[in-house]
Amino acid sequence: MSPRTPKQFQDIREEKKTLIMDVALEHFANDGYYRTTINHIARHAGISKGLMYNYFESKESLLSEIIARSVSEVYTYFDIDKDGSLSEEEFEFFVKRVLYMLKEKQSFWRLYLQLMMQNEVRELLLKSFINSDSFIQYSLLNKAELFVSEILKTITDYFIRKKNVKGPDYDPSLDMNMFMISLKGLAISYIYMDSTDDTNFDKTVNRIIELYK
Amino acid sequence: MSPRTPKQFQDIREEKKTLIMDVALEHFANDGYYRTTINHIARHAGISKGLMYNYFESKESLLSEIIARSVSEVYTYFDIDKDGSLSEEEFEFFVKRVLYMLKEKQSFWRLYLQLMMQNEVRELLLKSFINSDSFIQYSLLNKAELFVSEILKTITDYFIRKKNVKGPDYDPSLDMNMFMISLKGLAISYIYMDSTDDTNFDKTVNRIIELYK
Amino acid sequence: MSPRTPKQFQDIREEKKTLIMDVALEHFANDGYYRTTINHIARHAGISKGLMYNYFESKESLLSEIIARSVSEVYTYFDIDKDGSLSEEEFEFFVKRVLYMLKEKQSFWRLYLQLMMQNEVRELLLKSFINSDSFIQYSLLNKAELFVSEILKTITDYFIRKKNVKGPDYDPSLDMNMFMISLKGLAISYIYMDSTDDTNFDKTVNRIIELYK
Amino acid sequence: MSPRTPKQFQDIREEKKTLIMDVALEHFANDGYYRTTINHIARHAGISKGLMYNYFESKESLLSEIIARSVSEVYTYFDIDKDGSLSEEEFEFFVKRVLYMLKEKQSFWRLYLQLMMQNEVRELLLKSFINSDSFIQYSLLNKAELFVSEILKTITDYFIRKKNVKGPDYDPSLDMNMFMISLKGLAISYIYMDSTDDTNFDKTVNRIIELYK
DNA sequence: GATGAATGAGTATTCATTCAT
DNA sequence: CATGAATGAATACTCATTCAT
Repeated sequence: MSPRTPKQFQDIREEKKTLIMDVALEHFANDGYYRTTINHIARHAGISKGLMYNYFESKESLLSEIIARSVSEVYTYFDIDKDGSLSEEEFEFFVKRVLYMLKEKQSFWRLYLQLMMQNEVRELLLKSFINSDSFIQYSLLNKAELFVSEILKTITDYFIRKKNVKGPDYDPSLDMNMFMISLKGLAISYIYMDSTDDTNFDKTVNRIIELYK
Repeated sequence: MSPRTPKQFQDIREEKKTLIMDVALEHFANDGYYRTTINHIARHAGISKGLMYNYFESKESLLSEIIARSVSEVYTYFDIDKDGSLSEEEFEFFVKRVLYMLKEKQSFWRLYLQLMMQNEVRELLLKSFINSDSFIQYSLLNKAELFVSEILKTITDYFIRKKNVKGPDYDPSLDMNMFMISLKGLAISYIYMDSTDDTNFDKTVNRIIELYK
Repeated sequence: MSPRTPKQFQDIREEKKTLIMDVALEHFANDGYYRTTINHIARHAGISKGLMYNYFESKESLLSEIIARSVSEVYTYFDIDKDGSLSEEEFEFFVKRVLYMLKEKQSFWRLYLQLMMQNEVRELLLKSFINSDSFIQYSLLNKAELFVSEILKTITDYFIRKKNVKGPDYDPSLDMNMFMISLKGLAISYIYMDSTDDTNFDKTVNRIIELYK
Repeated sequence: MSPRTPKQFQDIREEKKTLIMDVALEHFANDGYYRTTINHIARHAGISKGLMYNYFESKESLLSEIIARSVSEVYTYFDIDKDGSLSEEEFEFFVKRVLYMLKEKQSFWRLYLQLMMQNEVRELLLKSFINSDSFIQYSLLNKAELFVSEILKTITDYFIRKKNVKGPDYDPSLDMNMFMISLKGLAISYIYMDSTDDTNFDKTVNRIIELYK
C-alpha cells in the first residue's frame, strides 16, 4: 500500500527497457528495421504501444539505444591488452573472441549488416548517435570508428612484426588481407549459420589461427 | 510514317521494362526495398506511376522479375563446363568469374544480401517465384537452389579429387571450407568496396587461387 | 509533532490546488489549452500526474475551475455600487477598474479570448459549468452572462442619462458604441502589450475618460 | 478516352487545392487549428485523407499556404497610393477598406488572432514561412511585417501632418493611439459580430472617420 | 499506351486518464 | 496522500494500388 520507492521505479524501468530492447532487436534482425512495426514489438513484449513511448522517444531512438548498448557490450570483449601490441597467444585469443562475440551478439550483427547496407540509414545512425547524449563529446559512432581503427592498427602491427620472423620476401599487407577476408567470410557464416555445424566451424577457426599466427 | 509493327511495339516495351528494372534495382540496392517507393522509381525512370503497373503487376513482382533476370544472367557466367568436373585451369577461371560477376552485378548482390537477411522476405520471394509463371513447374528459386547445389557439388568434387594428389592427411572438407570462407569474405569486400583499391584485391585473389588450386 | 488537524489538511489542499491552477493558467494562456499537457503542468507544479487527478477530475474540470475562480475574482472588482446607477466619478472609476483588472488578470484574459474564439469550446465550457456543481442551479456561465448584462445595462443607463445633459441631438447608442469599441481596443492592447509603454496607455485612458464622461 | 492534358491536370489541382484550403480555413477559424483534424477537413471537403497529402505536405504547410494566400489577398486591398502620403479622402477610403477587408476575410482574421495568441505557434509560423519558398529571399512574414510597418508609417505621417492644421496644442501621437484603439475595437467586433447589426456598425465607422479625418 | 488524381489500409506518435503500490 | 508505469483511443502521415480520362 505504501507507494513505490524511487529505487523500485528505477528497477521497473530498467527491466522493461531491457525487455523492449531485446524483443525489438530480435525483430529488427529477423524482419528488418522498416518491416518491424511498433505494434509488433509491443505485442511481443507484452506491453501497450503507448508504453513504448514512455521508454523510448521514437522508433529511431529505440534503434539507436539498441546499437549503443550493443556497441558498448562489444567493447568489453576487447579490452584485454591496452599496450596495442599483440603476442601470438593474444592473437589466437583475439580471433576466438571475435567469433565468440559474433555468436553471442548474432542478432545485433545481423541488424548491423542490414543497416550498413542502406545509405540513408547510415546517415540516420550518425545523426542519432550525435543527438543521443549531448554530454558525450565523441559520439558513439566516433568511438566505434576509433575503436575499429585501433583494432586495425593493432592487427597491422602484428603482421608487420611477423616480417622480422618470416624474412624479407614476406608481404605483411597481403597476409593481413588474406586474414581479414577469412575473418569476414567466417563472420558472415557465423551470423547466418544454422547453429548445428559447430564442429566444422571450430576446425576452420583453428586452421585460420594456425595459418596466420 | 508507317505504323509501328507489333515487333517494334514489343521492342519498345522490352526496352522500357529494362529501363524500369535498372532504375528500380539501383534504388532497391541503395535504399532498401521497403524504403524505395514506386513514385521514386517512376520519377527516376521518367514515366508515370500508372504506367509502372502496365509493365509490372505490383512492386513485389517488379522485385521478382529483377531477381529472375539477375539470376538468369548469373547462370550465363557459369555454363562453361557441363561435365561437372573442374580442372585446375577451370578452377582459376571459376574464381575469377565469381569475382567478375560480383563486380558486374554489384547492385543486384547488394539487394540480394539485404533480402536474404530478412526472414519474411525470403518467404515472399519463394511465393512470388512460384506465382510468377504458373506453367513453370520448377520455380526460379528451385532452379537457383539446384544451380547452387550443382556448383557446390562441382567444387566439392574438385577438393575431393585433390586428396589423390595431396595424400591421406589432406582434409578436403576443411580445405573447401577455408576456400569458401575466403570467397565469402572476398564477396563482401567486393560488394561494398570503393572501386579504387583494385590492385590489392587482385593480389589477394591470386593468392587465393594459388592456395586452393 | 502533533498530527495535523483537518483544518490544516484542508489548507494544504487548497494551497496546492491554487498552485496547480496558477501554473496551469499560465501555460494555458501562453501555449493554448490543447497544446498544454497534463504532464507539463504537473512537472512545473512539482507534483505527479496522478496527484493532479486527486485534485481535479479532469483536464476539462481544471479549466472550469480556473475560469470559475477568475470569473468570481472579476466580480469583486465591480461590486462598488449596487443601485445600478453610475455617476461621473463612478464612471471614471469603472473604466480604470476595467483596465486594472485586465492587467492583473492578463493571463486569464488571454486564455479567455482563445477559448471564446473556438465554437466547440464555448459549448464545452457551458456544459462543464453546469456539471461542475449540480447543486447550483444557475451555472457560473449563467451568472457571468447575468453579470455582463447587468454591467451593460448600467452603462447603457449611464449614456441614456447623458441625453438629458447633452440635448436632443445627442445619440446615446452611438456614443456608447464608440466607448465600448475604444474599451475593446484598449483591452486587446492591454492583454498583449509589452509591459513597458505604460505612460502612453495612461494618456489614452485619460482621453477616453475625458471623451465619454 | 484520350488522357487529360497538363492544363486539365493543372485545373483540377488548382480547384481541389482551393477547395481544401477554403474548407480548412473555415474549420481552423471555428474550431481552432489544433482541434481541427485532417479527417474532419477531408470529410467536409468530400475527399480522402490521403488526397490532402497529395496537395499539401503536412497540416502545418496547409496552414502556411492558407495564411500566405490570405496575406497576399490582403495586400491587394491596400495598393491604392504608393507615395506613402494619405489625403483626407484617402483616409476615409483607408478606414473603409480595413473594415471591408475584415468582413470579407473574417475567417482568416479569426484564425490569425488565435494563432498569434499562442507563443509556440508564432515561431512555427515564422519557420514555415521561411521554408515555404526558398526562392523568395524575404519571407512572407518579413513582407507582412514590412507591409504593416509601412502602413503604420503612412498613418503616423497622416497624423503628424494634421498638427499643421490643428495647431501646437494638438498631440498627434495621442490622436493616433485613440484612432488605432478604435480600429482595434472595431476589428474585434467585426470579426466576432453576428452579421445582423450592420447599420449600427456603419454609424460607428462614420463617426470614427469624422473624428479622426 | 499514358497520366496523375484518388483511395484506404497501415504506421508512428501523443496524451488524458487509470491504477497498483 | 503520492507516484509514475501502463493503457488505448485518437491523430498525422505514407504509400502501393486503382481508375477516369
